[in-house]
This record gives sequence, structure tokens and C-alpha cells, in this order.
Amino acid sequence: MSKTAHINIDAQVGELLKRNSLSVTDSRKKILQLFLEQQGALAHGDIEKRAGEKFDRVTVYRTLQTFVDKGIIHTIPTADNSIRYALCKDECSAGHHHDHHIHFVCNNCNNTFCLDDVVTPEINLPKGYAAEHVEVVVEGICKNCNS
Amino acid sequence: MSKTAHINIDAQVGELLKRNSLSVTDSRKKILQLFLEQQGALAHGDIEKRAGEKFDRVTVYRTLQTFVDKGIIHTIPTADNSIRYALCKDECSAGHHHDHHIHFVCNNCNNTFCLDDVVTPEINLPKGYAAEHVEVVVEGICKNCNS
DNA sequence: TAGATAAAAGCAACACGGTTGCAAAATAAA
DNA sequence: TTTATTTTGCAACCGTGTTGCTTTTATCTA
Ligand SMILES: [Mn+2]
Ligand SMILES: [Mn+2]
Ligand SMILES: [Zn+2]
Ligand SMILES: [Zn+2]
Repeated sequence: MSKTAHINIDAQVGELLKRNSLSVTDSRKKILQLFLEQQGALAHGDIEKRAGEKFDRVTVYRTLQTFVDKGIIHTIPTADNSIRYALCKDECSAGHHHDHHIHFVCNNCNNTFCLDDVVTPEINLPKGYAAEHVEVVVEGICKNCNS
Repeated sequence: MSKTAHINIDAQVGELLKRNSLSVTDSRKKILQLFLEQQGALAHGDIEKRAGEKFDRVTVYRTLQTFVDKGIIHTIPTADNSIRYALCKDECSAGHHHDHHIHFVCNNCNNTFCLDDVVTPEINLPKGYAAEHVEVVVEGICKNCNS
């Protein structure tokens, strides 16, 4: 990575934090940067591993929660009981998520992807049930692993 | 509950266990009975609470795992990181689950229901992705809470 | 029906993911 | 630069689930 590219990402990250009225700290910068560099989702554990500098576990948890609250990232439900996080699209904001895409978990590389272009389907519920939110998680083999 | 009804359920439970080549024990009978008496899903904690007699936590966990292995119950993914279980339909068997229905989590009573008649929809994935399994969880207000 | 054998239950100890309260450090505002 | 406000790190804790091992229970067979 070139020096200028690095400066750019750094500036981009600071900008994004300020836009969300968050003070710019080392851990927030680093964690946000990890999300920007990555096309898949990240779990708490992944972040601890990839953040070169060591942040306290608690700091990572709180940072993730803050990002969720601000509409910067969203959580992804998985069958294996671990919470994963991925960047939101621009339409999300504090207290108001608008993520209507489905998620894909690869059984080979174990990565989780937001399929932003695949909208959650309409579900025809039995009489009496009222839907407020639909989560779709598809499991299988991802693009990268299939080629 | 009448005495004869109680005897019937007890017999039914023993029958079901034998059919799955499981030895008939107090904890298995009691836990299976809880599932039969209940139209929603149960989490480990619910079972510990509702089983009048006290079984060791480990026994409950192992019993649930055994039932899953035998195709008697299936797990339901939830956003809140806790595993819930519900009875399978008859088509499921040891090592071979066939649960293609969607699940509904009520935001009011917090119960989880198998909507056995609502089949998981076909999802149109981008080129390169191959689906092996689709999980749909709908969140909202359930039939009971809506009336 | 009693004894042998196999299976399950109970117990203790642990691993892991996540949370809470509080003091120290860092950030933002003045 | 000083002050007020946030955020961090630490320690301690909780809930959920697991593993190894011993005792108890269920099943099979004589
Ligand atoms: Mn997503
Ligand atoms: Mn179900
Ligand atoms: Zn893959
Ligand atoms: Zn309800």
C-alpha cells in the first residue's frame, strides 16, 4: 500500500467518524479501517486478530456497539451463534437501519457476505401474523470459492 | 389435565423415544413432553425452568443434542445469540433434517414459532454463488398477540 | 427375576463470549 | 493550556455451552 493511499484511507476514516459525531480515537479509526479494507463481514474475534495494536476486548465490543447505534455497521445473524458485523450502505443512520439485503455464509471459506443487490423477499404469512422485519441467510459456496 | 390424558402423553413419549432407539429415561421423557405440550420453541433456559424436577444443566444440553441428532427437534437461529429448539415434522430422521419452513419471532411475547406451512422462498443469487441452505426468520407480532 | 453390560446422569472444572463499574487516559471544547 | 467530557483499560463477573470422569440407571440376557 502506498503512503498516499494510506493517508487517504486515514482521512476518509476520520471524516466518517466526524460525520457521525464520534470523537476520533485510535481504536475507532483502526476498527473502521478494517471494515473498509474488507469485503466480507467481521466478527469480534476477527477484529482482535487483525488489529495489529492490541485493544482491550471491552473497547472492541463497545466500539462495535457504537458503530451499530450510529448506523455505520449492522449485525448479521448466523447459525453458529456468533455475531458478525458489516458496513452499512449510506442510507442507514443513527437509530434507523435500512438494510434489506440478504446474507450469504460460505461453507468453504467461512466468510459472510452482504449481497446488497439481493433484496429480502416478500413472505406470505398466515392470517394473524404481522411482519416487521425479515432476515434471510443463505448458506452455500461463495463466488471466490466456486471459481 | 385428566389422569388418562397424562398416561396417554406418557405412553406417546415413550413410544417416540423407542422408535428412535433411545433408552427411556426421566429427563428425556420430561423434556420431550415439554416440547409436545408447547406450540412454540424452547430454549435451554426455558426447559430448565419448566421441568419441575431438577435435571443437571449438562443433562439438558446432552438431551437436546441427542434429539437434534435423531431428527426429533431442530434448532432455530435467532438474532439474540441464543439457540432455540422446536419439534420436527415426521419427515426428519437421524442425520437427515428436512425442515424447509420459516420461523417467526414475536417482538411482543418473545415466542418463536415454526410456520410449517410457509416454505422458504427461492432466492436468486448473483452469478457464482451456490445455495445449499436457506434460513428465513421473520420478526413481528404473532397471531396470539395480535388478537 | 437377578446379574451383567451398556448407556446416561451428575458433578466439577473449564472455555468462551459478552457485560458492568470504576479509575486512568485521551479527546474535544473553551 | 486548562477544563470538561468521552473513551479506554482493567478487574471482576455472568450466562451459555463443553469435557472428563465417576456413579447411577436402563436394557439385555440368562
Ligand atoms: Mn449486510
Ligand atoms: Mn422450525
Ligand atoms: Zn467461500
Ligand atoms: Zn406474540
